[in-house]
Amino acid sequence: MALAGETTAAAITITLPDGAQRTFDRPVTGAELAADIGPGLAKAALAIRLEGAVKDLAHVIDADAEVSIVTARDADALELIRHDAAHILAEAVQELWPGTQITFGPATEDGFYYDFHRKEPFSPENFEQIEAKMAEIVDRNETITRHVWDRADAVAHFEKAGETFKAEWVGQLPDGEDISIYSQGDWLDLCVGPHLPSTGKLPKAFKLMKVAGAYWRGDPKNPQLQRIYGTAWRDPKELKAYLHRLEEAEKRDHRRLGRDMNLFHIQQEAVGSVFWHPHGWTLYRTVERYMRARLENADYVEVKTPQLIDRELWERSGHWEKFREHMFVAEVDESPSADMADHDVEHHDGTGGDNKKMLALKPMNCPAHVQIFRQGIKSYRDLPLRMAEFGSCHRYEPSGALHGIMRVRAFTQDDAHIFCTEDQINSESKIFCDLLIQIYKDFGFEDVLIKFADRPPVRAGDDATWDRAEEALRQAIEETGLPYEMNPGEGAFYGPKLEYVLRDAIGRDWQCGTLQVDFVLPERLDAKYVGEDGATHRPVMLHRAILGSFERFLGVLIEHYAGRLPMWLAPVQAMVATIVSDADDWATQVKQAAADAGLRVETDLRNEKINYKVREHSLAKIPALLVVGKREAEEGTVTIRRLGQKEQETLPLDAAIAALQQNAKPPISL
RNA sequence: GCCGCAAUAGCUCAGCUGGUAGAGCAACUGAUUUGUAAUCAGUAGGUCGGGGGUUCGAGUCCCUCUUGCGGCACCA
Repeated sequence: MALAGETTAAAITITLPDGAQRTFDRPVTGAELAADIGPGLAKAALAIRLEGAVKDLAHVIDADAEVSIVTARDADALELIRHDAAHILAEAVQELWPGTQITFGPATEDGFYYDFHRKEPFSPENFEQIEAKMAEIVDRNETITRHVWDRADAVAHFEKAGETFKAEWVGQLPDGEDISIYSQGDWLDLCVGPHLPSTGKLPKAFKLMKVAGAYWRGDPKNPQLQRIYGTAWRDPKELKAYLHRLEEAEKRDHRRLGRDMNLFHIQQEAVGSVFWHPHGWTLYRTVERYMRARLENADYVEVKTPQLIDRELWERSGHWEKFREHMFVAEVDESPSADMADHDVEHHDGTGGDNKKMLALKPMNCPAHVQIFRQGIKSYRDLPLRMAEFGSCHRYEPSGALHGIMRVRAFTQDDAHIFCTEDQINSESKIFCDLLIQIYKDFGFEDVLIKFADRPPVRAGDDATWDRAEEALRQAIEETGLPYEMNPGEGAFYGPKLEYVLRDAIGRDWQCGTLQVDFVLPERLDAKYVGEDGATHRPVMLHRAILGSFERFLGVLIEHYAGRLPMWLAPVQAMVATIVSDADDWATQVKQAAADAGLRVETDLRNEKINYKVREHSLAKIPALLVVGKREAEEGTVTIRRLGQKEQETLPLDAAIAALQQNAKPPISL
């Protein structure tokens, strides 16, 4: 190995992150480079980053390059650690249960998983045993080595080993791609890497979390595998912190808060539908009032359309064909029944029997809105027509999809359809984006992920129309200056769409808002208007929602704030709590005055200590506690204690109410 | 829908290898009139999710249905 500064004919120069350069007279591995820099680094080295890409420590650097050494402190280290943890999990499982097939096991955001195929189910009770075996493999410190195999050899190897999934996978790798095999001790797996140099480098800061089913290659038609999830960190302290974070996240779960705050419940006689309690419904109505105010401001008209609509309309709209399995249907027999016939003779039409009618609960509002649009003759002067509805929809969701109030079978969309000309798509989209961002901001969501979903492989409409629609939408989103990413091929079959995604407190992404361009439905349901030229034209429909559904959005909102809603949204904005019963009268007057001022306020006159009341109302997340004791009653004051703050402020009643009104002011007058 | 796990008092949970249910909080009653995150005492409350089976005996073991939870798939 050459010293820095020395040059030879075949020298390679490696530039380190600090700009320092090292020159070698022959290709070197990452490990050799680390050793050359220093023995401490050689020991800590886990991998290298070569021109930005993470590679094994054993990777040979054979040309001038920028290289850095990845150690545990590095951001990239976590992914390496987790990917190795997945492999070590797989080795442990195969050692414990020979005959189990390995398939696939990547690192994830907070950990890793590995999918196995085995007849007998794994259960969480096995975790301790598996973790012990994993620790054993770490202690063995097996060297991890990358090999490149011939494809046929690899297929033969995996078939011989009974690894049919692996064999299938290798067989389907694209031609020309290296068949990269990693071995650790006697165990090996097909994997692109990179990996740690040996199993002993895996910190003992991993934990298996859960076992779940997963389909091979994500397709329900394929066999189901058993997925074991785990988490892995740099050290036990990080692991502990992560587990603590999970506990904290659980505390803001909207299902738990919904019960604790007495907002709603769901019970088994109405699976997927919400029973809103008084406080929850107050929150709901506040959001609804706010939305109504925003829509009125934005020149929307509001409508209300039927829940039950004849199958015939759904057939015309195409929903019966595309959406049938998600629809609740009701069959009614309109012919008089035997015991009714006597009382109902006038309806007896004598046709004898088959008067069955099939109705469906609407899963969407759009066909109904077209019906309103079609009443009377529309002119180009009527466009754009923005038709909004807080539309109650029912969809038969698969049982496994249900989740609190975030994913239900009966929900209300803040739906609207903008009937416009093709030329208006751009401006309407832009206006909509602005409105949506404003509304999200009002609710405290600053970061919104926008996805542009363009034409799917199977679609309606010709390419020229798609070109125009996508271009109009793209221009609109670009003019807003908002960042967005592409979601290729994920558009609706009738048009491209923008998806607006919020991230909740537990890190889950929820798609709430949407904007979809639709050329198909106006055609199918024969919506038309008279243009400037006197001829009949088809309007374009923009389907759009901002909250998505009230149910889901309220769930997101509750989790986002961990129940501590901004005062304008809080179901109970203030609680008047007495210290002594002598203050009851004054407390009642305080409550009345606050209520007269438009505040949502309740009293707590119970014979309990103030400590008890403070605790209880704090846990109930009530933003303001108005404490009145003997002193306040005598002076005509109240003492305000705000949620989460120990400091108190005693004010004359008028001043206190004015202050609360200020805090409770909604973003737009409701 | 699929895989796994679970269901015991209003809530949170205990109940070991089968021997006819227990705690804390909440509720109710009484005492206490209290100054910023749980005052004290007492009382009541459960055909152990539904159905079936094994057993002398089932909360506990088996089957089945329902619902919930975590994933997968689906998705506002």
